[in-house]
Amino acid sequence: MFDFSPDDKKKFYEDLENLDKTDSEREDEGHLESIRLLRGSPTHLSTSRGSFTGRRVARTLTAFDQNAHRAISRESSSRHFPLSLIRSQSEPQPMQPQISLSHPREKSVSFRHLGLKKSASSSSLSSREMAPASKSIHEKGKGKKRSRPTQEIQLAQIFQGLVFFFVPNNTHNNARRMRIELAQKRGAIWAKEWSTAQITHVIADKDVKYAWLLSHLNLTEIPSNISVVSEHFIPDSIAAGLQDPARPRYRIEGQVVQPPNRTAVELPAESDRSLQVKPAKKDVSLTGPDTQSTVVASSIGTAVLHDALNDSTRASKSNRNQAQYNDELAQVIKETKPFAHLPLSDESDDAGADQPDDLDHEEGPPRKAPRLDIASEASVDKWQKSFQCMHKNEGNLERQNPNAYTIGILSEMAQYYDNGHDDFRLMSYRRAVASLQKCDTLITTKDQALKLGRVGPSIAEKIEEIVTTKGLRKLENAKSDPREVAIQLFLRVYGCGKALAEEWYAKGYRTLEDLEKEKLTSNQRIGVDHYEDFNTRIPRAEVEAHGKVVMDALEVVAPGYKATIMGSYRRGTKDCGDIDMLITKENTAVETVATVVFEQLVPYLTETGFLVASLATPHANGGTKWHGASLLPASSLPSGSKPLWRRIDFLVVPESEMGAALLYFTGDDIFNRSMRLLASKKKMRLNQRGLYKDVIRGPNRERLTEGTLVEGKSEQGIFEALGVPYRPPHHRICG
DNA sequence: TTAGCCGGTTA
DNA sequence: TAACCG
DNA sequence: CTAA
Ligand SMILES: O=c1ccn([C@H]2C[C@H](O)[C@@H](COP(=O)(O)OP(=O)(O)OP(=O)(O)O)O2)c(=O)[nH]1
Ligand SMILES: [Mg+2]
Repeated sequence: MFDFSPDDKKKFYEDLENLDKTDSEREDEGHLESIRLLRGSPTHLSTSRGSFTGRRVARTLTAFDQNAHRAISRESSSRHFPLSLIRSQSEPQPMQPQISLSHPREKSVSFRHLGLKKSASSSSLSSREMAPASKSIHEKGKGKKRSRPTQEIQLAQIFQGLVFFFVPNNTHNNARRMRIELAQKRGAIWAKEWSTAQITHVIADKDVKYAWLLSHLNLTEIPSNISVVSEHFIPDSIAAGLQDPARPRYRIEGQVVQPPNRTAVELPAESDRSLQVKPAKKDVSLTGPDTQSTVVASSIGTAVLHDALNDSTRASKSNRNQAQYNDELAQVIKETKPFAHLPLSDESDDAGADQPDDLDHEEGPPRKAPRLDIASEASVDKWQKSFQCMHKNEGNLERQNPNAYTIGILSEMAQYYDNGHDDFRLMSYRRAVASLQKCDTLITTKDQALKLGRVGPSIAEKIEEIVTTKGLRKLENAKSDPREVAIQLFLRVYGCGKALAEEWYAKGYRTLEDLEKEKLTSNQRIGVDHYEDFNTRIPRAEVEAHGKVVMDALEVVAPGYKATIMGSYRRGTKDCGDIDMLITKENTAVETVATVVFEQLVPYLTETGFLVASLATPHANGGTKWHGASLLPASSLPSGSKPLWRRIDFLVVPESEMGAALLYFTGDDIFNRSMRLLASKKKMRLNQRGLYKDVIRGPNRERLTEGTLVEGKSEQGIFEALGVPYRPPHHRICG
């Protein structure tokens, strides 16, 4: 009765084996010398408060400036589908949608071991080993640290061969994350990108409306071979066997009821064209009108065939199952989140938060025409004001800020959104903190906070909570959530981002030592080995010392070359995350400067013992940057103290691009993004090399033409050309 | 309801 | 190409 | 999370 492909079967047994092993047994190779993470000398991990900067905010989406984008014109007809899921037909397609029966299985399934994560968007099912799902997740107060692995693998693979797409398709919400993980554990594949060809089910959150879903997916219609179901589908199926997607219970709001016999093959003409071939998705046409009826297994394993439109017979029973399941899920959630209220990312928690979540839709309604001729100063002024870069962002660096405590807490809070959760929120927190920083009166109430600007209802409330209760519940929750703690830990290893951190967590890793079981990339290796060093901020004076070493070396190796310390140092912060150096020489081509720097300076400093690791070396034609690590000579320090490994970056710049490079390399990142967005609103483009005009952009603000250079040499010139009053470096602290 | 910088390197 | 970094 |  089971329909396993050979691959699946093989994997199943591999998983079985893995699950029985203990961690130590599983260790692939006898990584002999266990790397000592804690060095002899006591270094402190100073998560410096005042000048908080998170890890770099994640790329795609980030919050900041207001939208002047209403002004930008757009193609409303744009239709983009991520192609990443498209695969060649030759690859095995593990799909047997309609027929899978649930295994007969234990009544009481353990939900404890979540965390297996199939790499869904990667094409092959069998690709990755599954981790030992042997760690219990949260054992708040309960004695059992480790559950018995063997009994936990008896999960019926009821979703085997099914490909789920969730809406929203992320794990920001704990309940949804739970559903996704549960589904995966039972054989489902989580499609991270939309793919008409592969996805079998769309699982929508209960509050998602059908119309919103369509626009979210950029579809006019859901292909008939894909079932749209509400979130209940997952728990129900787990509790009572694979459910019929057509049940009214799984209908989402605003969904039209499909007639029982529809022609199966119609695919959305438009959307699929770009996706060319697809492995003719399990002949939907062959299954005919019965496509939507499905075999449903009762909880004792007896299969019953139900007519799609007639599920009344089963109603009461599945309700019971449903209830039972809900209990189980509720329990999981409770175990996972000891403080179920105020979870780190709960959609219902925060004001107007993320129903639509992130996710780049294409466009909604067609935009109004641009109307921004740069000439019309008056009108320009208005919308421009909303950009951060238009304002003085003085740090209030010196004197003690009355809001220091609040700032500290909020900054800490922001850390937890760093990469892991919402990049939007992270940016908002940073901006709010910056607002507080330049405020010199103590903020105690919501209303005061709201007046600051860049502080909205949500953070305002938190500020009030902080000053009145001296704490922030949400932060305490995060801190006491082992998942958050572990993810945060991993995110701080250089070379580990959100994806890997979650993968590691899912594999049961909780400490840096656990990572020794993993094959790390060379950069990650360094990141782990020098975890503490890299996460320790660098006092200004030490930054200068590193800078001096480089400058002195240049004197020797390449006289006439000039090095300048950039980044947070140039902004005047009292400590820095790394050392950023710009290297240039007058009247000299970049290629020349680059050659000298990368083939002479770097090797020289490496021999000296100053440069101790290289993390990224120029690769592209005209590569201009080098990332690595440096170490001050012990002789230069007070005796007894050991130098720390520091992150150091070189950027090679020709004279003609000095202005843009200064601008870029001075930051901060939020300021830069603000400037760049402003540029794009003016049909221009700003990068580390210059400001360009007449840039043509496509649908997603995607750049279609390079544009022509306006200014690159003078930093001030760029401000002028953009119509932004010049801001000295210390006024560019926006986050 | 919507959008949120831009580019280079690694594997 | 996706993930990561600045 | 924020501002438009
Ligand atoms: O996403 C980013 C990251 C960095 N930068 C620029 C601005 C930043 O100032 C400079 C150097 O980056 P770094 O990560 O060193 O930031 P920093 O401002 O120097 O702060 P830190 O003290 O953490 O080094 O690169 C951006 O434009 N966008
Ligand atoms: Mg820096």
